[in-house]
Amino acid sequence: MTRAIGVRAKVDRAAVKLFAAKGVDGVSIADIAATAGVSQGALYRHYRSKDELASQLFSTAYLRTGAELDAIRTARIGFPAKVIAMVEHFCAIYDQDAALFRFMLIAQHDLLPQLASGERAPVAVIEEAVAEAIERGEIDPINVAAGAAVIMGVVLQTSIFHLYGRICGPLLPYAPSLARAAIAAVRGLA
Amino acid sequence: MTRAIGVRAKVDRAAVKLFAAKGVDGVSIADIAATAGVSQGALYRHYRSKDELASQLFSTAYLRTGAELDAIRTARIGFPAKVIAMVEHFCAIYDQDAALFRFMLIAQHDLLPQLASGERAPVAVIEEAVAEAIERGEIDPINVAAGAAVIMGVVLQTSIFHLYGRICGPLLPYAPSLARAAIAAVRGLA
DNA sequence: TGTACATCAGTGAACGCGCGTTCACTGATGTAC
DNA sequence: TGTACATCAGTGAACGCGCGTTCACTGATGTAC
Repeated sequence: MTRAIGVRAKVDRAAVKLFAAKGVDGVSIADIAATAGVSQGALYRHYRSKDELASQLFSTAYLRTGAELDAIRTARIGFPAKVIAMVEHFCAIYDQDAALFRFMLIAQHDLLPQLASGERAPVAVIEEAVAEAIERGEIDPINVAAGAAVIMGVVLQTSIFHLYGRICGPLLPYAPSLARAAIAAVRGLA
Repeated sequence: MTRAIGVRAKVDRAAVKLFAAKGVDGVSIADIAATAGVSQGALYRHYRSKDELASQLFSTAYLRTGAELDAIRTARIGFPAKVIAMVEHFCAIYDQDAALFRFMLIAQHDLLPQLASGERAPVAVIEEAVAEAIERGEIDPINVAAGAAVIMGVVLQTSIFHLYGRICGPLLPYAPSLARAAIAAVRGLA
């Protein structure tokens, strides 16, 4: 069993790396197996299909991120503090594994729709934070979805620019600046 | 020749529609030909390959958008006026052809890299507008790329939310609010 | 006007390659007695 | 401890389907004389 875990981890790592670089459809099972250093057949001991591999990798990372953001949302007090901590966390996980982020980014339009729309989604968490801030009078009443969109937009587009080399170095140092921009954007919406 | 133009237009329209719905790799030449109401072979009278079809559709739309934004940049005076007009224009083209937008959005990570990085790219235009605003003292000095990122992020993420049904109705009415949010975000970066 | 010919967009059947998936097999590990 | 057996992760060759692309052909249109 110990060996099996090793293989699965190797497959997962190879798949994320390749999916991030070439897109899910641009990568073959043969590619993944070769990169992971296992046979093609071995892959089917862990996943029923290539589709299942991709969507499982995606949903695991996506929902974990949502849960982490939700923990921040409940732990921090006040809208600005929540946003600052969330942005920081986001930059930190980006710096830690840019390939995983890129995979989530380019695969989202294929894989998000087939995900059961639960409460753990990052989008839902951020919308909730905005709704709370409105309730408590921390920000003027706005469309909750629009508020979440501008916050996510500020952070995600910056990450995309980083992936394309338009912005360099680790992202974490940008976090305070991005958080200010995100909060200002939400307030500017009203 | 008149007939040929008709076929090409039908192929282009079918391809954009299908690519937007299922992604470039999720659509076969047979799908496109059937939707356009022509034979598969006819497609190769207009494009050398499926790849060329996709990248030509993409770069045409992408560079046209860049040129339109550049026209706005030179025509308007003052940073806020430029941003307002650009955001408005963006919302207008989105409302006009959401499928084309969605295609550009999901295909960008595949097709942007192979595009010769010219001055007509929307990103370059917005960066130039930010750089000008800094020169003229309209906004505090910031990283130009970061400034462009937050502006684009505010608008693009809102569009994405609209594609997923989180935001409804035409986007144009949101333009003034989005423009305020984008300007506030850029100022908040400093 | 009529005839012969050239051109070329469009057709649709066929090809062949690459891919995801399957499956008979191997060999290491665990268990029963 | 030793033997017989079961289990199962991993192998690698093979399969067959779907896809992008090709190509001989059709028929409409334009041109020369």
